[in-house]
Amino acid sequence: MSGANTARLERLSGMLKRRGILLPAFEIHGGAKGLYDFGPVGGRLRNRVNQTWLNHWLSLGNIVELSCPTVTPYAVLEASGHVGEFSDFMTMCSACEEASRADTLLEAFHPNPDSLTKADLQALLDNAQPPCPSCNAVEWTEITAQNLMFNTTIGAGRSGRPGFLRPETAQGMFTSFPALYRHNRERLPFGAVQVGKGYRNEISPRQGMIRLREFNMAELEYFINPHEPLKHDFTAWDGHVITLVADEQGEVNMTFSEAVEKNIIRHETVGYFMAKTFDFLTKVGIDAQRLRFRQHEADEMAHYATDCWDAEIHGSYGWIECVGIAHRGCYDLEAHENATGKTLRARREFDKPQVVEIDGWTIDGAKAGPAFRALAGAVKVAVENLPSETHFPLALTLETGDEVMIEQEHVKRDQRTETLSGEWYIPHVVEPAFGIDRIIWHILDHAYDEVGKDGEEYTTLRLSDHVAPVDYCVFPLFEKDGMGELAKSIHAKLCMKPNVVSMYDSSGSIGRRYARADEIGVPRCITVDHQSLEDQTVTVRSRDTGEQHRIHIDKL
RNA sequence: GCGGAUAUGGUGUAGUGGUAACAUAGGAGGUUUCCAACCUCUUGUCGCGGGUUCGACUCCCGCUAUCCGCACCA
Repeated sequence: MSGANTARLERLSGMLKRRGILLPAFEIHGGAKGLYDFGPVGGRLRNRVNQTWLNHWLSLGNIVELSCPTVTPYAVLEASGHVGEFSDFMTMCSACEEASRADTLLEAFHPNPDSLTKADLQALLDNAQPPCPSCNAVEWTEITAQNLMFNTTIGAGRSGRPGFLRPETAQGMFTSFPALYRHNRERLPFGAVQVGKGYRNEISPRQGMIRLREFNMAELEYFINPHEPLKHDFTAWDGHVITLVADEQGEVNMTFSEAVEKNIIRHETVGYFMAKTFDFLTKVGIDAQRLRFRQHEADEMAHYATDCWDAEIHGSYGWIECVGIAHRGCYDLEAHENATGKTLRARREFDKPQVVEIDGWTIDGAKAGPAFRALAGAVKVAVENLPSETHFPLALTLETGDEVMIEQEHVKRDQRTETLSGEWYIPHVVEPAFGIDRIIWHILDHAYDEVGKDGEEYTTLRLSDHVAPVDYCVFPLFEKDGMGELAKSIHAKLCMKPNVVSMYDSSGSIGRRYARADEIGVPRCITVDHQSLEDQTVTVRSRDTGEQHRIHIDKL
């Protein structure tokens, strides 16, 4: 980062604190790392970003909003793979007390040590004896698991169950799949969105809002039928040339249509959500010139994903990943199915019913039951797998390892025709996941405009109307002759309107008040002057142009 | 987690072993016919804990936080 950038970043951070937008949390108690307050102005900004995000997706028509708990039982996150994935196995050097990740130490000794269990890692460490990267000693302590999730206990005393604060909102939406499926009349595609808090106990949070321990996230899970790929129309975006950093081609500039045609974007629905993400980010004020999409390399991608792109935004900290758009396949639903035995599937009907001829053997329960007793179940499975030309008696080795003799009387022919009208499948999921704090940071970064005005630094926050925390400031030119009263009544009227925030300010010169309003990005200021008292008109000043026009109070 | 630097009103800074200053911001009043003007008055500060000392914002130790490297992480 250059010196000029650092200085700008410091002025920006100072302004955000001074104006009540972003502040270190719990500061009077000394603060807490990785935790931030959205202040009296920032709280409203965050809310507007969240609301804009929700509206953006709900407008698609087949998306519903969920709100799931942040406190999550151990089993849920074990099934999703977070207990394993979010654990780092650490070991400490007894000589210099430097902690290291065991899998990193063992990279030279195993093709993929990250995949090993704790016991295997320990065995490999004992065998390989890698030297400490800090001091070259070989004195490793026993491996311990360090989890990046916040632990908690659900319930008290002996009835308490282990749990975590969720590291993402997604799992609640996957575990709600049966309710979502029912709600959507059992027809795909449909989606669920959730805006909420996530928690990661980062070892070392850095860079202000970029890595937090408690963060705001917004995720969409879009459930699709893999047998019927969706067609999307990208012509609406043909006017925009997008910067794509592709896995194979490197940086290319083209429209979404072209990228999908050329199979650079490998999955059309992933491409569709990239385009919709582009719309959202530019709507809330991200500069399109400082936005790009970067494709995950094959080895960077989670093993279940078929295509994965990050939206990266350039700001004071360089290019930062702010949105991840991933095709997650059926991984999550399947994982929860496997862990619970519950069905998380959708039904699809075949175009033509499939007719299956069954010609084989099954057991005669009345004879085989008493004969094989506890083994009868395993015998049934084995017999039903036998070809129709099998002759009995027959000696069989069961899956249990037991050997049995099957007599003719134990079995009977099974000859029938089954008609299958459809099948149950596990839906695939395309997941756009938004880091709201990172996006808000870049909205502020991109909107923060400093100009020399009359030899002085003058700062304006050029926020989009969608997210500006305050819609109007109402000023009396002077607080006398009734101008103050009229301005207050206009302010009160504006505050009554739904979803409108107005501020009244009468202290300092008019120029100072405009400057204060500009600094928190108020798009329009309304000023009551002498003429207002005569003809009930006021001036409306636009933040970005400074231009004023006069309109009647009733038209506000 | 390791190493280095830092911590003074809301913000940006000065300064000292004897209880703190400047600028700016904020409040009240005055003035002013629209973009941080001016005048008067005014509010508010040494990150937390311990030690040394008659006395600590200042020196020492610990903690916490911030910034920069390294490591870690999406």
